[in-house]
Amino acid sequence: MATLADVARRAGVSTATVSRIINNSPKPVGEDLRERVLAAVAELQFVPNANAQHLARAHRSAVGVIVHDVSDPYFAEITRGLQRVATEHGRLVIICNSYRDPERELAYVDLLHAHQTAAIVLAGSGYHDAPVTARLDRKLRLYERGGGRVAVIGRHQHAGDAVVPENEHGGYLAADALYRLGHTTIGVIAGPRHLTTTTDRLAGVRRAARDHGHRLTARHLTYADFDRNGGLAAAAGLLDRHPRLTAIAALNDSMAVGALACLRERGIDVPGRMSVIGFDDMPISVDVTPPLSTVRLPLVEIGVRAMSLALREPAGDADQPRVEHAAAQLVLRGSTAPPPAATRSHRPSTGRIRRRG
Amino acid sequence: MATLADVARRAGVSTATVSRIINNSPKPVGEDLRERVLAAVAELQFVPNANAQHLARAHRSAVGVIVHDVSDPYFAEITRGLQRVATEHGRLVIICNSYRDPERELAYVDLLHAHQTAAIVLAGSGYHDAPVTARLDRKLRLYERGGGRVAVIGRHQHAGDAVVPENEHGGYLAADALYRLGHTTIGVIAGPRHLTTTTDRLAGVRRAARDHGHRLTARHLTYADFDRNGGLAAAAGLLDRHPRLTAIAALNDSMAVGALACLRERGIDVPGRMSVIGFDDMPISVDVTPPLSTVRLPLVEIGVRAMSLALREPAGDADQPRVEHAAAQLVLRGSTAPPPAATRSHRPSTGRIRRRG
DNA sequence: ACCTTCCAGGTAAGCGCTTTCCAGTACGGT
DNA sequence: ACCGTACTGGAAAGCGCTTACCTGGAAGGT
Repeated sequence: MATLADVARRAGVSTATVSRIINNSPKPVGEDLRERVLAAVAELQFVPNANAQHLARAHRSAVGVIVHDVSDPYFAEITRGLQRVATEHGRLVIICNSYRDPERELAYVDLLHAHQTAAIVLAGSGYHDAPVTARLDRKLRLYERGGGRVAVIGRHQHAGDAVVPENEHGGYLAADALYRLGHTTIGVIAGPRHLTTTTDRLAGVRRAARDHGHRLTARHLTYADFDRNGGLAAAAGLLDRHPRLTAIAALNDSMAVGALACLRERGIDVPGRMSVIGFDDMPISVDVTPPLSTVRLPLVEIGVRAMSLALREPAGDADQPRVEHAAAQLVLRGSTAPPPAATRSHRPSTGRIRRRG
Repeated sequence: MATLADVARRAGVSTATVSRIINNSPKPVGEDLRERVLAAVAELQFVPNANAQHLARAHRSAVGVIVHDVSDPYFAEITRGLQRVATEHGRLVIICNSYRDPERELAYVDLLHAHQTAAIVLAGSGYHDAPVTARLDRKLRLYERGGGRVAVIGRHQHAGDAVVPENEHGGYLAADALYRLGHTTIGVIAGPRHLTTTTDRLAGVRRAARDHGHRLTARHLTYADFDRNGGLAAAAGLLDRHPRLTAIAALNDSMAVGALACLRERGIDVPGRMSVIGFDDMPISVDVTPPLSTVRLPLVEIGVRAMSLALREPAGDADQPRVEHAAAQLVLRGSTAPPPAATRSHRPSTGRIRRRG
């Protein structure tokens, strides 16, 4: 591997000159030398050692992103937004998958810290686990004190700037839509119990139930893995325990797709006999049958905003992190309808989209 | 930011000792010192500077991955496989999205080279662009000469080990299945013209046509973006130009899903009036309606094998890169059937999966 | 003709770590 | 009591780059 010194020797100049030319520093360099050096760089196919560069200069360039799993459409979309902004700023993005393992998440924060990344974006639900949360928070603060920038997505409990999706409100919108259609008992497929996203969204569902004079009992609630197969299994369980259900709310679209698959297997018509509503509005939701009613989260935009926060100068008041909210929006498509024998006939507001100020 | 030296000072030892303890080097260190150092590390919340570490020691740790777009399910699956193996080896993965821009791809190779990654995995179609290909190849070779390992996915034309999906054969399988069902003129939605994946798969389709005594004319062929909306637009064009079409082969599943959407919009029954077959078997394919017939590529496995190659010692004979093939496999689901007025009645082999040795 | 100013280019001191080599001590053998 | 050995810990030389500071000489002023 050719080094700076090799290039310098070959061009018959000092390493300082080569460095200046390569980084086209403001310091002027004669045209003849510049040419000689550039020629030497080309001949030797010199590629500067980024580790050495980072060590020598103060400023950081790459940014780290920790998500649960990039191959999950939810994070894929967010990541797309993150990437876009990072690329605009000429930043390399390092993506880390925690696979929802808090320990791995902690390890990755250390890793990104160690790699002197300019910022860490932490996306994905927090955990109901006080010790872990505290440890994570401590690491994040330490990283910030060392000059790193932190932006979190959907985690109120941490240091750093945040963009938080309206999970509670979204949960409300989903359940409210179902009740308004005339459903009286709805089954809920929740995500893993220890995730804050689950409880946030669930809280909204509960509030809607109360508002409509209902109560969400344990029998109508199942916790499942936040993916398609989790939703499929959960729907099966719900149906077995409660054959008269007329609507299912899944707390994300992947699970809703699983529920749809279960219903299809059993020959239960959607939305004729059973309504299904999801959450997130991932891209594929329009292409399943029937197209999935859901609560849209502006996933790409969330990514864009989080990365923008992370790359912008920290707020003057460092102890007052910036918090931005991402609006949840009801999107009614084909998977929801009034219940089969709806006595109360509320006019279904099909296709209408309500936005919350 | 605390440094090694800070820790050493605080513990009253030399930096060498701290370094040994932190990396638990084979060199024995007294228990009392070890405790003092560990205490100092904790108090100072010391996080070693990874750049300095990499500079000081020879060996490389992270591996780089260049894909077109992680949020595309095709790459998401491959990436999942790559990640799994990398994680098993304790390697950090740096994911880079080229968004199918050759220049960006070149830039990323330099970047990963500069960052001294242990290996580069290049996934995704090559380009029909000789100068770009040559430049890329040169960079890759240079990187290899510097001790880096290279593994490519689906690019025969490059240095380094490779795992190549049977694109040509897969194209054959898809078209062959359609012809066997009795279709005589099939429309083909291809990906972008300048991608080798497109031409490879298309070659298979053409071969199947020939074998069945047909010819693929330009009228039945459309080039489109390799995504859902590309497929949707392409299907619309095909249908307009050729209303009597009874089957469409899309060269990836995303486009097939788009075609399905187009057909649904127009009220054309699938598979009653029109068969659709995709390519890749991405996870969502079972959940669209009707479930998509397709050609399966073992995406996760491809990722696993590519990363395994990249992490394994180079072959003894360095100039003879290892090449592994990934078998394409026909998967018939609900989106294919005989044409409406099939005169030649070949028994459809619904649900059957044929594997190629 | 001399001194100042300015500029291109070089010298060398790090950046934070690893690791080789060396020093000092304690021990055992004779 | 002396020497050899073993073993723990430290000193210091880099790893490949950046950059503050310095130098020599040309240009300009009086």
